[in-house]
Amino acid sequence: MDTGKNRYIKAPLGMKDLFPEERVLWEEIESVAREEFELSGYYEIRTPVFEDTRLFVRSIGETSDIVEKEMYTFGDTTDSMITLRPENTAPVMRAYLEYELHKSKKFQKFYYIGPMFRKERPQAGRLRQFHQMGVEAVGSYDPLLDVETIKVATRVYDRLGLSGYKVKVNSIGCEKCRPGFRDLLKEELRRYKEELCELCQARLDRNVFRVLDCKKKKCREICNSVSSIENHICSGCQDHFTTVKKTLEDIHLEYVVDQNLVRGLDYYTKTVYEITHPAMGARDTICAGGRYDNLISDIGGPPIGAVGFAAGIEASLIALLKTRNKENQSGNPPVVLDVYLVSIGSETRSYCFRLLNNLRHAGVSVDMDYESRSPKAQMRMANKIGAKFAIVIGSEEVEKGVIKLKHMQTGEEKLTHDPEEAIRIIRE
RNA sequence: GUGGGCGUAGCUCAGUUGGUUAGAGCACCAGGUUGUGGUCCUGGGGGUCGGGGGUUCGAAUCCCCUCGCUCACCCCA
Repeated sequence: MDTGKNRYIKAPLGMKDLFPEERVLWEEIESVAREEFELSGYYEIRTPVFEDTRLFVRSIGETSDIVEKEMYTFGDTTDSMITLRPENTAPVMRAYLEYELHKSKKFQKFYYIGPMFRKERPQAGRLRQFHQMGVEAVGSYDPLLDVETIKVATRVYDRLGLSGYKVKVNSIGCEKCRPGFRDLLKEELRRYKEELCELCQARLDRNVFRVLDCKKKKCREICNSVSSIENHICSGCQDHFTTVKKTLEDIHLEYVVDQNLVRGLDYYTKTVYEITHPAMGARDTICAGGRYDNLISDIGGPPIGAVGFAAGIEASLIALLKTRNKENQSGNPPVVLDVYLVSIGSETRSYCFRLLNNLRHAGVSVDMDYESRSPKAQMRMANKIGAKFAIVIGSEEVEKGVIKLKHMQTGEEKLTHDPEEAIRIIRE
């Protein structure tokens, strides 16, 4: 283990630390998201980071890459296996069913923010521990909800000041019409089998729909010449999709229909959507979601419709940073202390520590030196951390019982005997 | 799992026909007022040149292996 850049233990591959400076933007994103989610009537649910492995196998699909090779699965003390959640839709539905909400409060709107885990090779905006924020509207088939969730996502981005994102929507049909289209697509694409890339030839059998979003030019051309799903979904799905599109237009939400938009997770039905941003790397999705009317029954519940999305926080952050740099904006300033307490001479330190705690008790944010540094060094620190005031206490001040306040920006110094007065000055 | 690129100070990086004690900027620390910051000046600490092996009189530099990071593929937020 001593072969790395240094000999210290490092964070596991694809896991990142978040230091105070970076946390500022994270908190902005999270708080804006919370506000917008709650503004639309979604309530936070916190589920465990571990779930019974079977939950993901049944919901995401046994043959999906996520289940086959990307899950962190462990045995625990019982004979069941548990898995670090690779996504949070299934856990939320699990909780919904576990408490039998479909019997008491069938229609529910949830949101969540938290870490997810997938054991894949990390790359731009994609980590092994990553974070998602998302909403789930459970218990209704209403297409208005499909639109509402999209709108919630764009509201979050708009309020964060993110520009340049693009909303793509599509309908992938339901359990009635999708199998028929799948067979048709397979049949049509087979005719071009030799011309498809090696990967797509494999996808032909594994998951035909994936051929539709292949990046290779040749494959794209072939896909464009093949029957489009729009004309092959059932009338119910057609109606649903038409309402979705019309409603998007009603509320002036800009979008494009992308016939080649498919989703990787098995549980999606009807509406699927994606928000992309060019600041990302090769994978430009920052938010993705759709309707999943079969998921709840897949995991053993009654047939209940639901729709939702998950937005990648790291991905959104990258997009946001790019946007803001362009506009020459910096993030919010870090935490700023009201006061840095400069103590001169070791004999004043206990006096200063009492003063420090009195100030904190009064709600003044304050810190002091714990390294026995010189007054000059302490002043430098006061300046570096951007404290509004320095309070300078030496033996002279202790003897006279005064507090010496220095305003860091003006350099003006004030003396007072009255601690209340000092607090007033600081609060001005 | 596969492929490309890259590993020199805490950070960003110079350092290629292989040649003395490996550099800069920033950051950090100290001094320039034995009790006062920001600018400025001076000085300082800090590097097994990712690690191991090989070639050579001599390797940060060339070769092999290895580890790590990164981007991309698969897949996905």
